[in-house]
Amino acid sequence: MGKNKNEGARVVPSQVKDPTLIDRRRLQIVDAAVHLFIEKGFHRTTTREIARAAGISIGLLYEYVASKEDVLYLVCDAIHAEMERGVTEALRRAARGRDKLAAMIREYIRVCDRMSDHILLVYQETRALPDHWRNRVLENEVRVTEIFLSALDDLIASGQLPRLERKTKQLIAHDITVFGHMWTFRRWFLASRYTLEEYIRRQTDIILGRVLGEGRSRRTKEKK
Amino acid sequence: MGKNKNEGARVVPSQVKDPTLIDRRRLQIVDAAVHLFIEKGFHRTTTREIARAAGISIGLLYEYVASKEDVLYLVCDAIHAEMERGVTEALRRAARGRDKLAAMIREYIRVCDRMSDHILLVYQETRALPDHWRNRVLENEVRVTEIFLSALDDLIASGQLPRLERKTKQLIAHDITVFGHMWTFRRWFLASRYTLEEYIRRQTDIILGRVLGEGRSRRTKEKK
DNA sequence: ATTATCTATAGATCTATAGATAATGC
DNA sequence: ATTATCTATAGATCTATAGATAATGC
Repeated sequence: MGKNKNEGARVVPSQVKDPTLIDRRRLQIVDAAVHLFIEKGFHRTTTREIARAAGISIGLLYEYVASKEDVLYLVCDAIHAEMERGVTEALRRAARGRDKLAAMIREYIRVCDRMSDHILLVYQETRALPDHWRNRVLENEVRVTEIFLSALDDLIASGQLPRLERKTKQLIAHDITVFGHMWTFRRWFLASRYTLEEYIRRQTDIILGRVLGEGRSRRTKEKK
Repeated sequence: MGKNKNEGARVVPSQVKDPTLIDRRRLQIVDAAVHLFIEKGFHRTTTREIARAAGISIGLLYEYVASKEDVLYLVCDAIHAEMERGVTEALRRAARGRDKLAAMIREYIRVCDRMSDHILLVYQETRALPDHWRNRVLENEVRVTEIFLSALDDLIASGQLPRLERKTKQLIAHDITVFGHMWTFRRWFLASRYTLEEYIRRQTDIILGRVLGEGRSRRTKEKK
């Protein structure tokens, strides 16, 4: 989590001067906080618990952040950095092979599956952030969707997808993003009824218009 | 909110005997709490604020609920009752006219639009509930989806939709549900770029396989 | 001499209840 | 006599900081 330099590191002020130290300590803090937040939620986790789990004193914690909300922001930021890395990598994997769009969706949803708890955390606790930070988090959220948008553009440019209105592409990109999240926030229902691969295949069929679309592919022919 | 008798009313214990009184007071409590929770979130709302906004003393509040979490459960329950009513009514409206599936989706998403803040609240605060109540809330959540599932079955029975595998129908029902929710939790992005009707039309096209499906309908022919 | 770290705690809340009072119905 | 309601507060936390101490680098 948060191995790469991310926005948060730069914008959250610290009393400590040494940047290397800031990175190292904040990594400890974020790692500790992520687990606690996932387990108990932001509000039920105390700053003392975070400090203890991070292996530092409560006093020191406040040299690296100015408030508990700072910790939450750092956590959200680290999660997004990891998501962005995961998705970028996933799309690279998907780039070889044909039926690229399907491969992209598959790799992406697999990333969501791995990061289930983290995605859920962002959904549930973003609202606890002060305005200016919530906005930053939402910007990061869009960035993932934009990765899909430009991937769609590539596919269209290379003739693998038909030309589409910009707004259509944009909405498809959001739908794909949300289908990944949905696997996490409806997990309690879906996971006991669909395997991950089955979920991926079926949702892909829907995006590709193979389910109710007039021209149905063989691959998804329905049994009665 | 919560005008109808709902589950919560029956399962949350109260010190007060008179059932009519319980209903009336809890209505006050829920109405007050809904607004506070939407505005400040569950954890940042105090029981005193709830009591004050409901026009009763803090002591009396605790005659009608045993804990702050009880209030949250009552709130979630009332929201679901309202959703269920809204959706059932919406589907009735959609039943006349043809292209029923599209009409259903439209009416449903319009309900979501009206109940935006409430839907968001359930998403964000469900986790604060104790286990047995979170489970109840999730059961209610499924109930909305099941309404779509049986509506889909009706359409298939009357030949307005092709026969579909059960799992396909189930997933479509969930997707429709989530597309409604998505309009609320991605509002910060979507609402400034799509009108409600535009969003509805485009998502309907995706569900119906009119966008990337091989047989594209005239209605959604794309401009370059 | 400066920077990083820790201990101890001030000060502010907040939930939930005990015990007193008012309203109701027989 | 019972039920509903209110006032006052016990008891438990929790965030954030002040002030003391240890480590570091010139």
